[in-house]
Amino acid sequence: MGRWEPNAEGRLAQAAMELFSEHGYEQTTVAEIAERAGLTERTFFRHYTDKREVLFAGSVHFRENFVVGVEQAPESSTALQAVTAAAKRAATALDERRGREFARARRAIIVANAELRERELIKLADVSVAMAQALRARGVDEPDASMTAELGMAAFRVAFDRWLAAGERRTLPELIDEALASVAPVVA
Amino acid sequence: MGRWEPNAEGRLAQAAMELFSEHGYEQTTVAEIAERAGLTERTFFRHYTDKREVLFAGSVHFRENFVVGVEQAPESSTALQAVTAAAKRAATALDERRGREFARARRAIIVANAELRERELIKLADVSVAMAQALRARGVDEPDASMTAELGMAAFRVAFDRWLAAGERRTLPELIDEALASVAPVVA
DNA sequence: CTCGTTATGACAGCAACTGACATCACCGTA
DNA sequence: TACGGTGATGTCAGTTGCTGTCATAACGAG
Repeated sequence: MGRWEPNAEGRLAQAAMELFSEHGYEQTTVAEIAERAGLTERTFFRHYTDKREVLFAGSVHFRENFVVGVEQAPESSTALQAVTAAAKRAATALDERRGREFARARRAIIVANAELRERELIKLADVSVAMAQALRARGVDEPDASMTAELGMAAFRVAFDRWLAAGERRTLPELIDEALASVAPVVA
Repeated sequence: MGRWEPNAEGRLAQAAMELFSEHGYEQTTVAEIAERAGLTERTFFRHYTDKREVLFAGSVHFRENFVVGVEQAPESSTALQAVTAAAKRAATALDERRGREFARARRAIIVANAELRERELIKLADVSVAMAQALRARGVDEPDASMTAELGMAAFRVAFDRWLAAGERRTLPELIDEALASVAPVVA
């Protein structure tokens, strides 16, 4: 079938996760990742634009879940209901795809490094921008669209952090509800 | 007075702003910035931890305005009122310190480059974390503290973008009010 | 004037990233 | 079956951000 060993991208991503977990992000060199994957440094940069990106391979899929979630919300839904449904859709997909333990391992790598935290923030900001656009397509005006999207992403961030905390048993959608529920009395 | 030419940091920051505006961020080399400031590349990295940081010199002062704003809000204020007051305090300080035109020039540099956008996002996230802590010190529980802080920062971001849009005449505090006002009906 | 402190310079070096070109494995086709 | 095309990979040289180390210059205190 394959000409060379198949799934070069996946091998690189797995090698990176392993090495980052073992020795930390900064202590791991791109050449080492490529070597473990049986490839060269140059080939790494053909699959990932930079060293950080190897940890964010699923971000496009992640964002699309939010966008589709907003788009597919019933016509009668309010903006916040649509964003909430979108966040839960993405949350469920995240859990089903790799699970809580994988998310925890990946999270440990990211929070330990400022560059990676920056990359994660811009990915989430991209999601917010995309959701705001989807809301405007539903007829929501600015600044409501942006504020609602930001509110949804904030809830997702807060819920996600709690979801990965030690001993937390609740599901991610439940925690999203909790985060959003705490906003109503605050604003009132 | 000064041993060498005074205010090396300020000279570096100004040289950087000029060069970034003239040729763009990526096309400008740290050696070029240092040369224009009459210093060497090595000295640049003694004053700024990396090339990006030269555009974020005032970020500590910026964050402290938010924190102090929350801390000094009247005892009777709600969490959201405290955060709103903090955002307006920071907004006013920002305007008085360098003005809208400077903010526009700096913004143009940042939005043109992904690395700089990432840096800006983590600075704002730091502010949110600091505000959440200030709120907890006021007795606000989680996840309310984090959500309220995030809400305030979202309002600031949205308002800030509008503030710098061409032809916008309203003040930044006014735009913050507008952004926050748009949330209440959404949540209700 | 001397000594200690502090900011800077000079230099070597690593690692991230890029461009240019060669090479290799496969596939379709004559 | 030989041939040529195509896409993924390898090789190599080069730039730049960033760091460690040591030397040097400017100032203040005594």
